[in-house]
Amino acid sequence: MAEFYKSNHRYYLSVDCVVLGLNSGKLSILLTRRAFAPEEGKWSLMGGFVQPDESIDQAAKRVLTQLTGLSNIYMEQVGAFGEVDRDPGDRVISIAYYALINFDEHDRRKVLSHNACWVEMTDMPELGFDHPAMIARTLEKLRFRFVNEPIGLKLLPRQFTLSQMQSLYEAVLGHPLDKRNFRKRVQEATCIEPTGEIDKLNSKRGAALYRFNAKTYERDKKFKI
Amino acid sequence: MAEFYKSNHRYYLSVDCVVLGLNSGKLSILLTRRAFAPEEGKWSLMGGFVQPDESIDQAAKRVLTQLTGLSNIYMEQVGAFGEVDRDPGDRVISIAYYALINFDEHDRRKVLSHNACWVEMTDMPELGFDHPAMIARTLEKLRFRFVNEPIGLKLLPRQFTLSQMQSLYEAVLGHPLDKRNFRKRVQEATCIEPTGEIDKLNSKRGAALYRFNAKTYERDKKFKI
DNA sequence: TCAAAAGTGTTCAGGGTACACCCATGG
DNA sequence: CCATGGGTGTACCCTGAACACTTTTGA
Repeated sequence: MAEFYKSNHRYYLSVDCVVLGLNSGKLSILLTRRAFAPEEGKWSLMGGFVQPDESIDQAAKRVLTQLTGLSNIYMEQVGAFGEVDRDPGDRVISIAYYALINFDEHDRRKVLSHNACWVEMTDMPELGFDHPAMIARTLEKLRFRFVNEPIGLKLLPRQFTLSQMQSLYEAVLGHPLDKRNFRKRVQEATCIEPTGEIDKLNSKRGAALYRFNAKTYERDKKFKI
Repeated sequence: MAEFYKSNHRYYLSVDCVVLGLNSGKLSILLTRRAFAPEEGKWSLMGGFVQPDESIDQAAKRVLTQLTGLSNIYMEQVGAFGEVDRDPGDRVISIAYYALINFDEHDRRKVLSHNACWVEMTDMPELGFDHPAMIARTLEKLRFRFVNEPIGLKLLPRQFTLSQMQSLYEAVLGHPLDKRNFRKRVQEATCIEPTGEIDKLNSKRGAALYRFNAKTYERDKKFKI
């Protein structure tokens, strides 16, 4: 069946992951310094080759689970990158994904053992391949989704203060937000509810802690920052 | 160099194109009835295999040029589709693109010779593979872009009436628009200018013809429907 | 007592939406 | 003369943006 397929070329196929997390309140990305050619010594995104028994989505999830120890990671496809010479080693087509990681819950030893480390987004080193374009397209998508869907909360701890949330939004959107307007929007988003607890670590006065209620979100679908 | 790549599998790689055009004022899609397995007899999108010397974008453009005789087609990547069993013939990863065609200028004989035909979007037959998902994602993207960028004009003739334009927007957005509000927005979009000519074919009174001015758009970047 | 972050309402302008009638002409 | 599509302006509402001071408490 499908004998004529055999007359066509086949290609290496990889996934590259733009892995984002909040490290000490700073939006950070998981990068690795390549230990071998091509692009040896340069920083790059975390990637892996697609295996025959897995879909491309599954390949991305596998890479992320191996790297962080987490399952159920929020991921979205960014797009396919297929310039002829994008990989100087050989022709490889890569599908980019972004992932939003709960930093507190991930396995730091796994990250280290993969030769990866967290780098603040504001302090990005030079990257190899077409990885800068993958990151740029990720941020475009994120900016849109962040204001329309509560996916930003995937980056925050289970309980978070509104200041933490606001500074995350400012980091992703790339500009400062008005505090009162921000809080007004959050109040209107019924899925973000106070836990009753107070965080005393980051301020003298203490700040109310909030959590995301997925059930309420499913019911109301109300979220707009 | 990159010897370790060789331990990995390689995959067939195709592009599938969601080709849209306005056939007699109706938003239509270019489909082909498959003459061979897999999915023989079913309708499907126009596609082709990626060649070793071309990027995935170039592959999509090549397929479209062969099919329509047009170069400089407006295309955008929709995304990669890579379920293991998405193609019952063999494992094929496909990158979907959409294309907006100026119906009047395309080569109908080429289309016919590729066994393709234009089908109204409101009258979509059952499609094979994961092509329905490709079309659905195309429409999501289109709805967003149509209101923020003047890409809808790629589908219209060089000169068009505001009624033609409005009915195109209604077809893509999936709901009726208010005529006065629509025309107000068009007037604010300086890049859409009257030609001074009158179309007498579609109405007794005659309707003013407009054209898109790319230079004005580059200057003002003003377009919001 | 003061530094540092938390918390809180109102006003205003502009954009979006709703809405109904006259016009020109071919048949 | 009438059916058909072309063309036009206004009122209201609501959302988004700007803006400053008080509270709490640890050091």
